[in-house]
Amino acid sequence: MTAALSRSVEDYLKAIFSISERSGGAHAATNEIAELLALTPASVTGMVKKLAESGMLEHEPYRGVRLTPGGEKAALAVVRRHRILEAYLITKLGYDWSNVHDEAERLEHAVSDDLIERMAFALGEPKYDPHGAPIPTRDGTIERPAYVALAEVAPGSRVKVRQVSDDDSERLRYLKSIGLMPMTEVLVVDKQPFDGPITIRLGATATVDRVIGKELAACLLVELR
Amino acid sequence: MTAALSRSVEDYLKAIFSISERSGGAHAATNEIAELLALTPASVTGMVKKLAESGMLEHEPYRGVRLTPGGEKAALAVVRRHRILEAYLITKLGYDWSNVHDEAERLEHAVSDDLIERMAFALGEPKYDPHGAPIPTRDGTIERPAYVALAEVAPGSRVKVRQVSDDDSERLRYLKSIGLMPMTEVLVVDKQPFDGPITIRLGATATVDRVIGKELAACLLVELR
DNA sequence: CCAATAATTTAGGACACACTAAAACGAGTT
DNA sequence: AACTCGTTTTAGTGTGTCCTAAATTATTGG
Repeated sequence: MTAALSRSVEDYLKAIFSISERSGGAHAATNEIAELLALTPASVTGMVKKLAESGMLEHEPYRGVRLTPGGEKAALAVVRRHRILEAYLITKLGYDWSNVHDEAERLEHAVSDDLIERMAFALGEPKYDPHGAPIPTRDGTIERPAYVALAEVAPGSRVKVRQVSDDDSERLRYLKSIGLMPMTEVLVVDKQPFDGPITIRLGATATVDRVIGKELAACLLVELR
Repeated sequence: MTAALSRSVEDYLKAIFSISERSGGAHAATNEIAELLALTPASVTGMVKKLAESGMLEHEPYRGVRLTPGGEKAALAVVRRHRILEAYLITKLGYDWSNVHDEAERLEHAVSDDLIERMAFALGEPKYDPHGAPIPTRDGTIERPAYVALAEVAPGSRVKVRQVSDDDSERLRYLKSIGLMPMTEVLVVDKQPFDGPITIRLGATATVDRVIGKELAACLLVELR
């Protein structure tokens, strides 16, 4: 197989992948990478140069970075490991929705592909992780569902929550406490302008409305119905 | 808790622990540590100096190294992680006796204590790992069974295999193939002098004798009966 | 079109951990 | 008591990854 990647390299690839996925395939900016990895931009420039030389990504100075097919494949392997781990830890070892992330984050760099496949098998080859994110396949393809951020949905829409960001355990705890999870049905009652709060009604029968802020609404991906 | 230890530091502590355990509490020589970790003695000297400064061990130059109580506790935590992992991977994920070691070796530095305790719980708080080695407790104590190497046993003795070294998958495969595993009953039929081969008879009923070499006999720990 | 601002890169260093080559040490033999 | 040999340590380097401070480039409001 391809030479083993260091922990740092894997983190960079995963970060770049997730940034360019969020932005729909655009270049990832040095700054964004630095913020996501909690490093200084200067450090990122250095590593990016190295990764560009090794063919994992293309770097247009001052413009940003994009993964090559090889780099994307490596990134997807890490993402697969992470998501299978989250699913396994929750399903088989009683981890909670809100605190698997950190454990998976460390383990994803240490587990072998063999172990991941055993976990995937034990889980019945899941297609989505517990936060609703699609799990890349063994051979490096990933489903790209056409979900929309709840923040973008027009008032009056009836939607179903499909995916939730997994990287902030506080947030996850809160979402769980109000019942906003994948598969929850939501009616968008009102949406204030200028990125204002959104009023939603949960489930089919609930009568109580909830108001959620923009930040929260941005990390909930929903399907229109 | 105590500041997290690096991967290298954990490896050193574990190595030193296992050397001084093998030798019954004696000092661990720089050379032995280097060989076990596949490093040069010079590198070991450097790291040992650092660990001595941080209070994990005592270093008498040119004489060797011994873990302090703090260092031993840290070492035992790593050993516990390793052994619980081996047990879990075999029991729950279908790993084989002969190839868990490497996987556990990498994971032991990445898993949290929380995860280890969940695994231990799922396994029913095992006291021994699949190779028969005692698992240190959460609070850092370890059983020290009075086992003897098969190589040391007098001819005519009837013994029971209790523990097998886990660090060579070839060897483990072979031992499994001839049925030499923890709990196997063995009659020592003959023992050639000058570290010569040992003839054994397996089980209570078997009639076929086996001849095994010194290296093999040295890594089988048995209980006299 | 230019200056201010924000993003990015360069330059120079630090830290952890490994290595090689050479010097220092200690123990057993003569 | 001196020599020899294996062990251990010192000295000097290299690699990977990060940092700060300063220089550079792109963008945008005037």
